Amino acid sequence: MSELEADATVTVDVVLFTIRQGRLSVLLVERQDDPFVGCWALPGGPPVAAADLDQSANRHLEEATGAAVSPGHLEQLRTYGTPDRNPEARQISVGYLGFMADLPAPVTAGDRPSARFWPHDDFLTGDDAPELVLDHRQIIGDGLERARAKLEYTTLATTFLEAPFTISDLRRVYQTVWGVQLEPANFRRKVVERTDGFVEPTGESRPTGRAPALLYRAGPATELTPPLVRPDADEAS
Amino acid sequence: MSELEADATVTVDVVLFTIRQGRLSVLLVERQDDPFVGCWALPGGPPVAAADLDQSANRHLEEATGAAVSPGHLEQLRTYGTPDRNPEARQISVGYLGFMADLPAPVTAGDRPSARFWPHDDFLTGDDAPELVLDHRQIIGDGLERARAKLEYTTLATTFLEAPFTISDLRRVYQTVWGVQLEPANFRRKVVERTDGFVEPTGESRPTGRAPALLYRAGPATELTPPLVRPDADEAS
DNA sequence: GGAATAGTGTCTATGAGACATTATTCC
DNA sequence: GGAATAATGTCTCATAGACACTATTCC
Repeated sequence: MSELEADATVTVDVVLFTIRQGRLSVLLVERQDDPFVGCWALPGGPPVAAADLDQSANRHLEEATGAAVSPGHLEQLRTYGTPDRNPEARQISVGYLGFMADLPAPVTAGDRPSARFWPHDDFLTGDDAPELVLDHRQIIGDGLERARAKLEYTTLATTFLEAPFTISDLRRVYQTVWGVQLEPANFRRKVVERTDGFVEPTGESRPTGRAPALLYRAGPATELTPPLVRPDADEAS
Repeated sequence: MSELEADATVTVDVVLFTIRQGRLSVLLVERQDDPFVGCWALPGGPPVAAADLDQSANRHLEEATGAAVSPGHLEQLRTYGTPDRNPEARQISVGYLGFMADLPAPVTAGDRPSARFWPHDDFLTGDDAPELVLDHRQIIGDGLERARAKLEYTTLATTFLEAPFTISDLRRVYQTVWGVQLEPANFRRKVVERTDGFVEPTGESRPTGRAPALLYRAGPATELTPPLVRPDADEAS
């Protein structure tokens, strides 16, 4: 065989989604050094010695935010290795995808002013969209698509929420990630009655400004069979 | 951060499935050199310079079989990077998953006596199961699980067949990969009537020893909505 | 009372699964 | 004729989706 590259540089990069103020948002870090100064990038870095790739992804998240974030779910997304994705050297990036509940305070605290959650729509269409490093915009797009698909056939939507939560909270997670409106009545039935172990009632209820809502926590189920099918997007909020 | 490993060794390894004589089989290569002499391994090797990872996977398949195989489908599976998966050095493997139609002749031809398809059941339970290198048995297991899932919601089962094929041929692909029996009547209806573009009739039919069967080729559809749901495995053949 | 949200009830259309039936071929 | 397979017909049950309705709270 022709020319081989056994010693490419490897990095682990994380797409961490959360929902802030009703908007799907992704954690980015402003580059202070390297090339790309001032550009924004996914949190990440080389594999940590004696740690597997999942652990390395977690470590880089802690590193980037001063341990302010801890994902409720983290999975491998895919690996990016186009020869010219980094013009300087062959670089292979193992992408990760994470979900977490919204934080009470911004991540941008104290000694880490460079990490923040960006609403996802902003850097699709916005004018003040940050400039992203390498193919990180592509990776985020792939992460979003995976997230949307996973909500269909897993119970992972609950990892966007802190327990206890209401069925409406859970429905709003679906609506935000999918960008659609869902019928409250049918959604409730699907989640509560037709899918054992998706959520379990706490017995409490929460005043919501209108009618009080029953509270739930995540159940033991991990898969949704049959799945919760995503309607054709109508791009509602 | 503590210790980082920027220069891990990278390889691309391929799980290539086909169906031979009614059995799901995977392509393996006998190691002639290195450590692991005499062990069997997935075909693969380092990324090819100036080629992306998909192309590298294809190149290693050609290399291993003298261009005898060409997958009808090839996709990235996942990346393996546990620190101790290769005791000699940190090695990160990007796994690929491929499907192809059965070959008329064995792969083991001429100057490549070291590559062959192994029936999958053999190295799960068999006594003459080959010894596999590193975590390749795990990678094959992950590939099988992915393959089973993909048949549910994509049209990729046709990539196990040469056109034209009968609906029974297609059903046997599902039965072999899933390890279950399917109701012929309902399967036919699902494939032919309820999923536009899965298969399209050629107009011909083939004598099968019994009643003649209508012939089809793969259609333009790539996804199955709603999916073809896999029954609980009863481990039939 | 009016508006908004939580939760329940009910109807319809679709499709999966079970199984019967007919047609065709080889023995 | 008998066995095996291809293809079609028919019935039932589960459920997604649409929508009406009641209950509760804040204004």
